[in-house]
Amino acid sequence: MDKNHTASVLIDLSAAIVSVRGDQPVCLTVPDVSEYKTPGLPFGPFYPDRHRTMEIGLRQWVIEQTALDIGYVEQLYTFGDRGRRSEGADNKKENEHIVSVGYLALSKQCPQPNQWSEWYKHFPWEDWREGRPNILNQQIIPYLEAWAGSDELRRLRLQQAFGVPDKTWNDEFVLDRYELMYEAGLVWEACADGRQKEKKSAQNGIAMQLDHRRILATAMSRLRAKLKYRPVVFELMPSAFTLTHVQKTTEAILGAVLHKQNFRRQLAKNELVEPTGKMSKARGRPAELFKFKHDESQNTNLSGLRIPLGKSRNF
Amino acid sequence: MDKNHTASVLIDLSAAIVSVRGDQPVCLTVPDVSEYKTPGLPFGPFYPDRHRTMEIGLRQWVIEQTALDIGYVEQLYTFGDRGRRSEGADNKKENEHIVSVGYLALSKQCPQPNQWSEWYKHFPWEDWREGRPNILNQQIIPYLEAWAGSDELRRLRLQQAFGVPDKTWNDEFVLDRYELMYEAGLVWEACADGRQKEKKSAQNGIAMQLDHRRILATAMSRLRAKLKYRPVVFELMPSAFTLTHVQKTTEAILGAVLHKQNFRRQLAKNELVEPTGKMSKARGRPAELFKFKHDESQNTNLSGLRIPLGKSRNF
DNA sequence: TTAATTATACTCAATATGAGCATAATAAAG
DNA sequence: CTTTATTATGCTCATATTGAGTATAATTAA
Repeated sequence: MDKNHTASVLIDLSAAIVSVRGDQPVCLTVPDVSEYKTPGLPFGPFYPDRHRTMEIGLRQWVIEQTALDIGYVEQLYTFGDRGRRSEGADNKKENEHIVSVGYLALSKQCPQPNQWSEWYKHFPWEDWREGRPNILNQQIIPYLEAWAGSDELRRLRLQQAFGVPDKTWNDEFVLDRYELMYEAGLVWEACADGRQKEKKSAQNGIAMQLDHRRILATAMSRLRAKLKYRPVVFELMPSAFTLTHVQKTTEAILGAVLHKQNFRRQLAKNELVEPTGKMSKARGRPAELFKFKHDESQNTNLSGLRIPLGKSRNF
Repeated sequence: MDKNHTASVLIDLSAAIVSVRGDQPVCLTVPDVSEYKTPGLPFGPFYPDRHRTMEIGLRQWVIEQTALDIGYVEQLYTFGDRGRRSEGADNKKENEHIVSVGYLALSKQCPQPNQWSEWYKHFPWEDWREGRPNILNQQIIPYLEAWAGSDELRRLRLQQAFGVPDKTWNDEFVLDRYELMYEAGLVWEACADGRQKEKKSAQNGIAMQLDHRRILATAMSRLRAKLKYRPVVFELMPSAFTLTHVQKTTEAILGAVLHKQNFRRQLAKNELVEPTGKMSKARGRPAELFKFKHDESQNTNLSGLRIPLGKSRNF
């Protein structure tokens, strides 16, 4: 083992607390204090002698600070290069290294609207519900093509992540796409970290503090993936809901529209919901209200819900 | 934010370095030094001022200490309650809290056989290739049933994890099963942590140091799951191999036998391998030697390989 | 009464999956 | 040299799942 090296670090527990408001996925943010107006994810320190596990520590400060009822919590990733600000400005003591453990949490409600920030304002290229986002062809892809040049590896990564020119778009590769844009200097955070001085990154979504947009991208990737094999949507639903409501919530997270009848068929086959007997009241024909056939245990090891993504959707 | 609490911790990077020897998955272990003869996973400290990311730090000490060529590396989970030894004996200073970040690494070779420990010696209930392991009905299930008693939640978790009595066994729930056995005091580590004094846990697989068996269980869960949607098997294969070899390796990890023809059909459909032109020489009819159609990039975002698990396998 | 809107039932072709049989190519045994 | 054991590989076939519709029902707003 080595000596003469500081191995002592501080641990931040950062949380992407996600909810869905209307047809927009949102996440809780804390207002900015620095000169830039970048919002950040809420986070708190981990006190190992106070909380037995990190998840307990996380739940603690979330309850204290936000008074939110978060049911589902999942550890995402632990970043050792928080903010990647090796060269950048610092507001902490020189030798205090910070490791950030990112968490994904799901909340059914999102009160205080101004504290919640819409996903797709930070990632406008990820919302395909109205078709392929213009920002891709108009901004991102051309820059990335230029950045890749004739570098084979870069071109391949570009194709994998963004599906250009022939491959198809994969909604789960949110993190891959963000990382690629970071490396290419297409997001503001890369400028802040001193990697890129130009401002061609200004338009590509609202930036966040430190590595928070990376954590949010990780959360989006994980949630989109998980949705397809575990019934986590219901962590975002009220106690009674229509099937269309479930679908809209799913579509919001996936950033894609789904085939209505097939979506319902999946719900029915997996026996994830049961009728409440009541009906909703809205414009057209009233819809039946359902509730989640919950598994009594926290253990969400249920069969999950296969998303009928379809072959020729608007990708 | 709070004060009067130590927030400074040391970070250990622990690695489950997995390979397959013959038909047995193995993982690299370090010999025991303490009074018990429990092996442990290799680990090294993380020096944040020396390594920009934790993965770089991990690769560093793995190369230094083991001289192994590990291609694939994936972060598993970060444990704040390492060893869960709040009450237990300690070989570190009192106030030095340790957080362990678990990694999964895959290696094509496994030299020095005595340093590699077979998975299923630590988890004998996870290998279903010869049918349902006897240890389940003879030891584990009866104890767990007794432990659950009439507690509804416990019974449900038992059913989820172990599929008793009517649900089916899910090979990915390795961690869930281990955690349940830990809670029930059925593994030695629970005794060591002071949760359970009896020794009814002696038979249930070889124990490991601290939380290492938990990390290994996490690694198994993740690898078994990943195998089904990403072509990671090939990280464990030599440059040329027969299709049967791929299948045997897959079966070793999954702890289940697969339908040969359907397995090949998947490989063919996903275009994961291409022929080398050469043939293998063994007992029966010679098999064609294939190589992995690698994607040039490290980015293993390929379609992956759907495992034909079958409906009525020997579960 | 009509149009717009939303919900839900049902169909159907294409594809994927689980399970198996049939045949081919080799080494070892007799 | 023939047989047998052994492994590889080609092919079939019923069933299940999926993608993509059409048809119809029950409401509100005009």
